[in-house]
Amino acid sequence: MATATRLFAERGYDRTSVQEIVEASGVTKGALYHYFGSKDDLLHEIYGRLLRLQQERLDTFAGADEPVERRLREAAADVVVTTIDNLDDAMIFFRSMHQLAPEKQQQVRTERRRYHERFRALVEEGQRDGVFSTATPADLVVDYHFGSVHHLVSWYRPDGPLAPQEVADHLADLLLRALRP
Amino acid sequence: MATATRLFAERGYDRTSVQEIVEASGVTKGALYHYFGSKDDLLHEIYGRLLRLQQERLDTFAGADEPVERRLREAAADVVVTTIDNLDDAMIFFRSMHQLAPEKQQQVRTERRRYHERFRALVEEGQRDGVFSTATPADLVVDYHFGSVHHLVSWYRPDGPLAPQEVADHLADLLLRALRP
Amino acid sequence: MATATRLFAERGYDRTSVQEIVEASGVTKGALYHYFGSKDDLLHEIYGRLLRLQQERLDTFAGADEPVERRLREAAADVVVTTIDNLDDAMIFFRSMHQLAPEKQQQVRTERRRYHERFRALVEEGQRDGVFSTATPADLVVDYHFGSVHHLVSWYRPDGPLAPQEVADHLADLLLRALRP
Amino acid sequence: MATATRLFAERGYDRTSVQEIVEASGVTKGALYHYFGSKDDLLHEIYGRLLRLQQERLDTFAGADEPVERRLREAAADVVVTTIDNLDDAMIFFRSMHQLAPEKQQQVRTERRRYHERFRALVEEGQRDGVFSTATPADLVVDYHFGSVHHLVSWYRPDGPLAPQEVADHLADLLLRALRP
DNA sequence: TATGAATGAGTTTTCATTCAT
DNA sequence: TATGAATGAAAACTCATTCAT
Repeated sequence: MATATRLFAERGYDRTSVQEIVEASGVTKGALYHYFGSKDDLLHEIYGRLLRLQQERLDTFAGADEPVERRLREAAADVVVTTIDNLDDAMIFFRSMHQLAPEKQQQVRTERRRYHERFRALVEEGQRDGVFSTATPADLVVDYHFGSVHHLVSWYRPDGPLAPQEVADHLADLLLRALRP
Repeated sequence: MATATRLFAERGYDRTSVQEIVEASGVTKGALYHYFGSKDDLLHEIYGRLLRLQQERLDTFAGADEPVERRLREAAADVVVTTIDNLDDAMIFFRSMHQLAPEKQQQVRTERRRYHERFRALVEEGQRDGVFSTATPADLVVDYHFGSVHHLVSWYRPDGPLAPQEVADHLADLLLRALRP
Repeated sequence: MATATRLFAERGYDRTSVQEIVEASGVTKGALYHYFGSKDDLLHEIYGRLLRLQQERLDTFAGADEPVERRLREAAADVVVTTIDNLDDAMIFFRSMHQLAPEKQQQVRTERRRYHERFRALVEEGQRDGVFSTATPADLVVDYHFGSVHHLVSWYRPDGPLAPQEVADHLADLLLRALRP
Repeated sequence: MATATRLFAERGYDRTSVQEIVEASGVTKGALYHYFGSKDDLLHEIYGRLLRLQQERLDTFAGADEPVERRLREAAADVVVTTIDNLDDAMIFFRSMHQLAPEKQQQVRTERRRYHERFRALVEEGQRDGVFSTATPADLVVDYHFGSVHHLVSWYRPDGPLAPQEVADHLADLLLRALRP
């Protein structure tokens, strides 16, 4: 899985052959197929790993006993840090999801939606409480933020000038500022 | 090109075979290769089309004789509308750019950077003039906004509740609100 | 024809496409096919050119009014010089003859045999006259010499240490020495 | 390999498609590519087989404990017999070597040179010892002889009048006679 | 006399997956 | 639990030649 992750991130899912994965990881083709039903399964596992991680963290942050602004800010920043910390997984996620078989794709989308909705609930809560502006529909606000998270894989470089937490703080800050009433 | 655009958007670049393109468009393989040197060229042409269009529009909006807030807002909204109006091109762009041959990819990236820089200059101008907050580096602001633009191809549906211009107004609004000092 | 000759010599007949020939020579495909019926025809023309040249020169040398040792020596040396002077043609001849269409190949072989026989006649004449050894059948003697001529294209380099005439003298000398009774 | 050898000899390397090889040998394309990395590899293997065989035999003959005339004569005759015995391999060698990929071609050429040099050393030894004429440079002598060996594939027919050993004796004889001081 | 777009069969190679061992 | 040889369909691309203009 580690090898597959690296290769998928480097050259893309379709551009990585099973042959290359087994060669790079020193196992045989038979062994790989003994543990994974298909190349698709490998991809699916990678998704599952990231999805579970992020869902879990979001649940923690969103359910904390703190004011909603703070909970949203922390959740918004955390997803940035987590994404950067798992940049390969994230890159594969954002670039190769549509290469998954339809039924698995549907499943991932469903889990993704749950994640989106938990996040949206936070925004709506703040809007109801009057601490966030209602100028923009909550759905759009969430897509706005996640757009910037997905975009990280296109520009963030570990050796760049900004540490993950700095980027996270800036992006969360932008979100919160945009939501000021 | 129209057929290729549609198919690339539908199933992805790697998943679309030249055979499928020629069958769907009613030309022969030989004819296609008479006009395009490679499958890659086809992709490159699609990129060129979108890049030229967006660069041109940005230049117009950014160079207008208006206050910087207004110029940024209009540019930010326009790229949203243009992206939605060319959703297939945009989807191909954001999903398949890394499948382009290295040298062509570099070329696209260079043009893309020019675009990014023109946009950033607007933000910096507003920051210098004191109309935009300097809390966030301009670069990050631009990536924040373009994140949401790229993300459009993942969620925007022409038959959804929001018209392109509405989405554009909302997203530009979020940007401008985030930049309030 | 000049371009085709160069390209065929450089990369071989099968490896040279008609497209490359027309591009390198600045004519169009239509024009080429206006003057040559097929790619094969081009090759055949190149052969004809060399065959006619060599046959003509052999006839001159073999028919001269001189002792047979001298006529053979001069003919043997001349074919070496002529081959070196037309190294591209010769290379194509020796390497690509079997890529010619069967009927044309037969025709070339027939002309080649005539050439071989004229040369053999010289050897036989000398053997009858007692100036050449009869230890080796004349046919084999001719093949021995032409082997070394064909081989020139594999090792002779115009910028090497030996001038064409020097090589020719050495090879003719070897032949004549081998034929000493 | 046997099928490929036959087909390459019959119609040339470029004229033989992988499809034809697998059909004629009753294996699948996938199986062929499981064992050979490319069509080129197949050719390279054929070369290697012949090169190893001839180098080994030359080493044996040249290193024998006999007078140099005898060692040269036997080596010269043996390469003829070996070439005739492996006429398909030899034909492919002499006709298709330049169709090999550049790096592999270089490798073959290097091994070929080693062979040439061992042979030349014999000639030089005889020249130093005064048993061979020094009229012709040893290099040229070697090329003279190998020309006739290469040429065998152009004229020798197993059903012709001369047995391999007879041809070998005649050609070795011609060489030795040419070298008489 | 010349153009160059178009053809369609052909090329080599790759690939995910299977299965006897 | 693991091997690795084998499959067969599909991939991108090439090519000599034709033909309407």
